Amino acid sequence: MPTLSDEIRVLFEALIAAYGPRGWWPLISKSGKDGFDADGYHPGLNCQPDTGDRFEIACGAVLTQNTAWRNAERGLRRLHELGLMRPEALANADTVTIADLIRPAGFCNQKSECLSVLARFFRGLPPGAVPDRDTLLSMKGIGPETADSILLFGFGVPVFIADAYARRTFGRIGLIAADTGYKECRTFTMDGMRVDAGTYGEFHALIVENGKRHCRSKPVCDRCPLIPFCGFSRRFRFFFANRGISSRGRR
DNA sequence: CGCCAGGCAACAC
DNA sequence: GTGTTGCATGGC
Repeated sequence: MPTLSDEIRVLFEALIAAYGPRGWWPLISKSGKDGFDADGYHPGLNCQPDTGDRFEIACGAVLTQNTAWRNAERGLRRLHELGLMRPEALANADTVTIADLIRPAGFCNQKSECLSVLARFFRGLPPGAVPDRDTLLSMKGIGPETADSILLFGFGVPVFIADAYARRTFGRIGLIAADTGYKECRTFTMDGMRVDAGTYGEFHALIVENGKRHCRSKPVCDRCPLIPFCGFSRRFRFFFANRGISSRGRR
């Protein structure tokens, strides 16, 4: 008897077939070096946390909150150019200076405070330690998605990032209700997957890729690789029915 | 011009 | 607990 995981696995396979490995998390400080492309992506490399990269990943996770990655990246590059992409350095910078540097990423006053707190946190983090999720959530400016992004891509903790693209995509397909919140979507997906960090990272990256190309706020369904499964779940169920697989077991 | 982008927190009820 | 609003900037 197939379960939810079969449905999610089909989506994952359709996405990986369409786009291939994405190579997240992008590291602009490594762009152009060691197999990283100009934008900092490294196809085939997912969720392989390196101590020196964790802080940049955390900063990027904050800067991209409700912001296009293009603009978050500008902030990251400016921090990197001034040698501030290290906890010890950024912890000593004042928030006004940081705010000015990350201005292109938007919400610069709130995000500069958050980056400053993050810098001090990472500076004091013992080598090999993995942050507690609740500790991350207790920091102003770090919510569930940012915490999960840091844990997954920075520390290899296997969690699913139920971001706006994931909720929108799953909602349109019909896997979850349209108004499902972060926590419920996260639980729903992890209950059905139970995979390692690399796979969760790849899935998230693929969902974002498809979200940017097709499952936008205003959907661009033409040539979307998920069309066979989409349409308020009807075609999705039909697909499984044709394969002799029941779609029961969801929820 | 208006809407959107890989959220979050503070506040109202 | 849920619903609403401000937060800033750049691309289209």
